[in-house]
Amino acid sequence: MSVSIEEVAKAAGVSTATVSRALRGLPSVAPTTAAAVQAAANALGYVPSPSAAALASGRTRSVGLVAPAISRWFFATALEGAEHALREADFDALLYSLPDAATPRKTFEAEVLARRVDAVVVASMFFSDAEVEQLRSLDVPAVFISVRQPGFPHVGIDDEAAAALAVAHLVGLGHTVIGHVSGSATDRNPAAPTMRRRSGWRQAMLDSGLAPDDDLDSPADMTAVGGHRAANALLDRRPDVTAIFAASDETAMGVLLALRQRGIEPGREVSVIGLDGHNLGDIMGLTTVSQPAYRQGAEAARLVLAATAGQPMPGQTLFETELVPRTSTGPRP
Amino acid sequence: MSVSIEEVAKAAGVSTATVSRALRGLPSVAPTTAAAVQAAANALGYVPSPSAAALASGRTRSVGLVAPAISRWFFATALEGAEHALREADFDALLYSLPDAATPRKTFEAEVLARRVDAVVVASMFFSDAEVEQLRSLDVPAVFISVRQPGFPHVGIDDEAAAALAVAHLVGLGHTVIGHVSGSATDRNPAAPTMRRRSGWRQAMLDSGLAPDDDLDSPADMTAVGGHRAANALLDRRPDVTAIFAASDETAMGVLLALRQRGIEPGREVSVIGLDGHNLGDIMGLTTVSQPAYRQGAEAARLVLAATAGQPMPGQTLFETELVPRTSTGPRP
DNA sequence: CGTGTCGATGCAAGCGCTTACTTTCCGACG
DNA sequence: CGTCGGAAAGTAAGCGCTTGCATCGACACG
Repeated sequence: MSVSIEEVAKAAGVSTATVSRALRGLPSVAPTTAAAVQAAANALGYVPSPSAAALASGRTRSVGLVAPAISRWFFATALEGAEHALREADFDALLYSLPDAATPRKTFEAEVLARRVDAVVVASMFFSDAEVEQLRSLDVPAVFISVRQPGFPHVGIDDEAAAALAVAHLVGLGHTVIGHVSGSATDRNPAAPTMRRRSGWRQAMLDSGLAPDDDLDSPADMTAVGGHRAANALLDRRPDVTAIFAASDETAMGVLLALRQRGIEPGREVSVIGLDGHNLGDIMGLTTVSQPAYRQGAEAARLVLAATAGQPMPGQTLFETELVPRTSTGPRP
Repeated sequence: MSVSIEEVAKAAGVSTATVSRALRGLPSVAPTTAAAVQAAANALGYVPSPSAAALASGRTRSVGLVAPAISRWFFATALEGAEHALREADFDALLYSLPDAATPRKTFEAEVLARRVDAVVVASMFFSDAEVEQLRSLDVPAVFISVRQPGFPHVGIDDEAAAALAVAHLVGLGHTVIGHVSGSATDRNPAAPTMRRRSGWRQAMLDSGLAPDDDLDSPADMTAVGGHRAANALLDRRPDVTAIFAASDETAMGVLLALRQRGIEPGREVSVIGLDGHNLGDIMGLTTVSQPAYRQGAEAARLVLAATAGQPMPGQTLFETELVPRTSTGPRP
């Protein structure tokens, strides 16, 4: 049905080997021959078979993109960046989205990626030892975005510094009782970005001579609903807070809601700052420390791509974060 | 390096043909043989090569997922649904995310999917004739989510009815001057969901004896920023509006912001209703007509899967929508 | 007891490429 | 003018499966 390399070879008057080499731009083909092959391929509408190429070469030219709940802003954006970077390099993106973390997630079966990807990009997740073992047994380059997985390269931000930036902003506004809506109580993995942000908050408080009291720290899952709940708990416990640093923008949005429901105006009576750079933050007037999610995804993809080409991967690639002041923060009343 | 079907065959004392058949659960294998093969495969840790299988069978067991800006709620959620449905059927999901609509999008090159997918799911987009032609030339089943592409099966909602539902809600609250923040002025494709929502608004207004004046219709791209801008234009033009129906939740959020910035309280002085069921709608108190994005994605995937198995696809699969009243709508002042 | 039937299995020919290894063809060099 | 060294191209052996067709028994039937 569809044209094969053989027909192109015939049309161009060369062997299939030469067609293969010419079309892939290998050096050992005379320019005139290459041009002729190209012309023949175009004329016939030739499209190489990835399966055949993969089988013959052992390389699939595709990479696995693993992420939980891709509907969450950070993951969606990072994936988009990764996908574009892959596309640019002429690689395919194989999507593997874990079931929502809400439902007890069945373990990631790295096996489904076996033999079908040349590399893997994992976005923010906690991997069990068994899962890591599986991933490793795939024997392909892998990089983790956001979460730090020992033994794997990491792309992300300096979460502690980002948290410190947020706290510094609040301190600069005169706040002294600064609450924190942190990562889920169930994910006490110190390598998790949320836990690093939490310790960043603690340290920054101490560095400013303030007290990061335990009851100022209110854990939430990283959703708006979770942030809402955590903020309510925090406000009940500590009515004296005048500022809240939420570990993500989505939780910060939940915090904003909780304040409004209590008739507290964000930015005047209580300041709120998030961390992410969520695209809806602007609309909600949410002050935040933004991180480049898209670029992190793209960079992760480029790294594994380079790794498949034999280049070594840097153990860590950090991106800068930036304070984006909006109306949800203001001077202490 | 990794074990092939041949080694399994040897270990099980059968031919590779039998191993192939046994592992795929084909009927013509004796149960005892099948069990022996399974055992041997497990013992050896055998994982079949998708490339080889694809090359030999002509079927890739993967489907292309095409969407613009996957970071937008509807697409991300629909993709997630599709991915899970595919995974369940043991198919791979090949992600193809178009560059953001903001940047002049380079045309979709269906060619990159040639020979590598058994089917395609396209989420809400406008395809040029050339692009449709390319897609068709792939010669695989394809279904469109959300947008109605002539000649292709469609999964979505009854956009006009959904819009009518929104308008009816507002009318029921006593509103008579109901504005509409509609789809982008540049996408005047009548098959686009936004355009159908727009005509749904017009018709519902007429049916209620109200006037869908042209200056009540304010076009926006489907983002929060676009909604913000469009709402401002609308409010300037028609200070008498007491209710606004936005074509998507993200635009509705922009509308909410515009109101707040003008000191107008949503739900009291001016009511706002969106359409989507965005997960942040709850947090923002946004009344909406919700649609099941996840299920639409999953259903689309199941449809093309069935189509690859030879089953005919229904031309249209519509999902129900539901009014979700929250605080952004209230009786006319 | 010969034969037809049918379920279970094996044989082997590909599927459409890549690539190690050869061959061919020239120009350069002694 | 014979040789040698490369660049350019060809040869052909796979890569690891799937599947049409052939084979082989076992069993039922006349």
